[in-house]
Amino acid sequence: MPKVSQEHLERRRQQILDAAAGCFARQGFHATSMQDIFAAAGLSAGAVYRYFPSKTELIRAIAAEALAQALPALDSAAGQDAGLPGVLAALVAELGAGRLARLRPVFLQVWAEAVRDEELAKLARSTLGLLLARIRVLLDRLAGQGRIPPGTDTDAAAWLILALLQGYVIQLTVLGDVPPEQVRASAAALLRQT
Amino acid sequence: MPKVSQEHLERRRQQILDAAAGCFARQGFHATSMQDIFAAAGLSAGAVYRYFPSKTELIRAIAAEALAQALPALDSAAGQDAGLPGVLAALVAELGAGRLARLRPVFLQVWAEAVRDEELAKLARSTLGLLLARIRVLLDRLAGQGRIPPGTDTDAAAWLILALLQGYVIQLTVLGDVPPEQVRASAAALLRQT
Amino acid sequence: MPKVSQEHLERRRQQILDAAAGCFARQGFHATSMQDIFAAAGLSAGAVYRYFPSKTELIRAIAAEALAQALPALDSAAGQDAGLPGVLAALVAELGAGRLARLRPVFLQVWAEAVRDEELAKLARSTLGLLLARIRVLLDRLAGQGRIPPGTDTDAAAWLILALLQGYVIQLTVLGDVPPEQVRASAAALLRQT
Amino acid sequence: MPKVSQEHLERRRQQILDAAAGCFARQGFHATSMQDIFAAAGLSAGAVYRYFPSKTELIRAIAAEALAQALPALDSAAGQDAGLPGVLAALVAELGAGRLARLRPVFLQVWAEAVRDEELAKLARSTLGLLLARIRVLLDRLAGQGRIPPGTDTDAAAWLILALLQGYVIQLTVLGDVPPEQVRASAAALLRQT
DNA sequence: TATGAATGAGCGTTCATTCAT
DNA sequence: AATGAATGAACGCTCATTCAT
Repeated sequence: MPKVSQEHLERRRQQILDAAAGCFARQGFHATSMQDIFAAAGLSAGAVYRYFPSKTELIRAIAAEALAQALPALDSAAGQDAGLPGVLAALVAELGAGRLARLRPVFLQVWAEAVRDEELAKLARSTLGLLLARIRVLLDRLAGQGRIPPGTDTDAAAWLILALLQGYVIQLTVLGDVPPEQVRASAAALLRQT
Repeated sequence: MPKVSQEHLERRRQQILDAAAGCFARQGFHATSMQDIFAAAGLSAGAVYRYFPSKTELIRAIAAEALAQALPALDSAAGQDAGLPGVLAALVAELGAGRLARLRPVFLQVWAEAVRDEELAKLARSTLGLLLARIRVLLDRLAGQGRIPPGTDTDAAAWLILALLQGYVIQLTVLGDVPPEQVRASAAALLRQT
Repeated sequence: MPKVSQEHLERRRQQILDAAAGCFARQGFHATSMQDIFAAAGLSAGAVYRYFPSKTELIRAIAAEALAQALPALDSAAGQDAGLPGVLAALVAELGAGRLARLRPVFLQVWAEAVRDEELAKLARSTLGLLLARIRVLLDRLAGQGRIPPGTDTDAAAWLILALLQGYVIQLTVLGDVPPEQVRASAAALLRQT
Repeated sequence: MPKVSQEHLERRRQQILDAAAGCFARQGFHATSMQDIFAAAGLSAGAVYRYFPSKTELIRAIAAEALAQALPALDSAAGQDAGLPGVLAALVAELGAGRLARLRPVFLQVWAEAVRDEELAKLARSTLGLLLARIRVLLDRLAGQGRIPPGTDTDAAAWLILALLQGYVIQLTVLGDVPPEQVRASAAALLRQT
C-alpha cells in the first residue's frame, strides 16, 4: 500500500523539474548547483534525490521534457492551414514569446552539452529526426496543395527550415530580441510565397 | 627593459589559448578545469595566471578568438565570385571540415554561456552584427549582378542566411555529420538559383 | 491487550537481526546502511525503528547475539570428552565451517568497534571472561583426568587457548582458509598430547 | 626544478600519515572523517589530497605502514638470543607498551576492513606470510640449539605463535590490559621451557 | 502496526586561485 | 618569468532518523 498517491509522486517530480528548468534556463546546467534546485523547489536534498538519482539524470530529464515540447508546437503551427510563411511565423512567435520561449536557453544548453553527454546527444538527435519528418510531411502537404513551388526538394527544404529555426533560437537568446516580422519577411523574401 | 621579448609573451599567450581551445572544444567550458588547461599547455598554474587573470577571462579570450575566425572564413567564401549556393557551400565545407570545424563546439559553448555572461553576449552580438553586415554586402553585390531574384529583401535574406549557418553549426555538432551536399541542395531548392 | 502477539513481535525482531547480521558480516558495520538492512529484512524504515531505536543499538544487539553463540559452541566441543586437541579441533571446525563461521566477520567487527563503543567493549569483555572461565573449568577437568601434563598453570593455559582461538578467527577471515588440521597439528606439537 | 625538496614532500606525507594513524587508532577508519584528519594534520583538504588521492588510499597506506612495523619488532625480539618465552615476552611487551602499542587498534581495523577491501586483505595476507616465515626461521634456530623440544613441528608451531600474538592484540585492545607476565606464564606453562 | 516520503547535517572530494620560492 | 604546494569554499550526494498517514 503506497504511502502517497501516484499522483502526488508525479506532482513532486514535476515540481522538481519545473524548479530545475527555471534554474537551468537562468544559469545554465553547470552554474546551477543542486542546492539552487533544492531552494527553488522548496525541498530538501534527500527529497530531490528520491526522484532523480543524480544531477546528470535530472539534466537528461529536463532535456527530454524540453525537447518534447517542440513537437506539439510544430504540430499546432502546422495545423492552422496557413502557408509556409504563416507556419514559420507561428513557430517564431511561439519561440519568441510563447510557451517555448522559457525553454530557449535550455535548448541551447542541451546542444552545447550534447558534445559531452552522449545520452543527451541521442536525445537531441532523435528529436531533430522527429521534427525533420514532421516538417517534411507539412511540406509535402503544401506541395500537394500547390502552396509551395512545384519541384521543391521537400527533404532538403525541411532541413533548411529546421536549421532556420535553430538559428532563430540562438539569435533570440543571444541578441535578446529579433522581431518576428523580420523572420516572416526573411522567409517571404526567399520563399516568395504569399 | 623587459626580461623576455614581447614576442615570447605573445607566443606563451597563444600556447595557452590553443591548449584551452582544445580542452573547451572537447569538454565544454565548465567541465574543463584549470588543471586540465595547465596540463594541456604544459605550464604551471602560476604561468597561466600571469597571462589570464581568471578562468572567466580565459573563456572570453577564447570566445573572442573563435568568433573572430568566422569573419575571414565568410570573406574568403564570398570572394570567390560564386553564386549564393556556392558561397553557402564553401562556408558549410569550412564549418564541416575546414579550420572552423575545430571551433564548432566552442561556438555552441559561447552561445550557451552568453545567457550567463553579459560580456560574452556582447562579444557574440557584435560578431553576429559584423557577419550580418558582410552577408548583406554580399547579397547586394549579387543582386546588382542579377544573381539573386530582383526585389529580394537583402536585409531579411542576410538574417536568414546567418540563421541557416548557425543552425548548421548545431546540426553538425549534434548529429555528427550532415552531408554538405544536403545544405547545397537545401539552399538551391529554396533559392532556386544556379 | 496487545494488537499482535508477543510471539509476532519476537519473530519480527529476529527477522531484523538476521537480515542485519548478514549485511554486517558481508560489509561491516559502517559500510552497511540502514537502507541496506530495510531491504534485506523486507521491511520499512519505520518498522525497523520500532524494534531498534538506532543503528548503534542494532549493532549492540547483533554483537550480543553473536558473542552469545560462542558459549554453547565451546560447551558442546568440551562436552564430547575428547582430549584438548580434540576440543580445539572441534572448535576450529565450528569456526571454519560450522554455525560460527557466518559470525566470524561479525566477531572481528565487534572487536574493532569496541575501541569506540564502550558498551560494545563491555559486552566483549564479559563474553571473553565467560569463555575464559569455561576453558579453565575444562582444563581443570582434564588435569584431574591426567589428560594434560601435571602442574600445568590452567589459568595461564586458558588464556593461551582463548588467544589461539581469536587468532584463528582473524586468520580464517583474512587468509580465507587455514586448514583445520594445521591447528590440530599446532596444538599437538606444542601440547604434546595424544 | 621542484618547488620544494623531495625531503619536504616526504615529511608532509609522513605528517599526514601520523595524523591519520592517530585518528584511525582512536576512532576507527569509518568514524574518522577526512575533516578530522585535516584538523589533526593542520593542513587543508587540498593539501592532504595532493598526497593521497582518496580516503581509501590513505587507509591502505596507513595499513601498509602499520603492518610493516611488525617485522622489525619481531626481528628485534628474536635477535636477543633468548628462549622462546623470552622472545614472546619481548613481543608482548612491545605490543603492550612499546612502539606497536599505538598501532594495535589499527591492526584490528585492518583485519576487520580486510573483509571489504581486497587490497587490504592482500596486504594483511602478505604480512602474515612474512611473519610466519620469520617465526619459522626463529624456531628452526632454537630447535638447532636444542632450546625447544626435539621433534617439534616448527611449521605448526609458527602458526600457533602467530595466532597467539594476534589473539593478544585483540585481548589487549578489548580488555584494556592483560599483564605481560600472564603471557609469559601462559607460554611457559604450555611450552615448559626455561 | 506499518509505511515510506521527507529531512538536513555531514560526508568525501574538487578546483579556481594565491604566493613563497 | 615561472613554479607548484597550499588554500578552503563549495560541490554532488548519502543516510540515520522522523512522523503524517
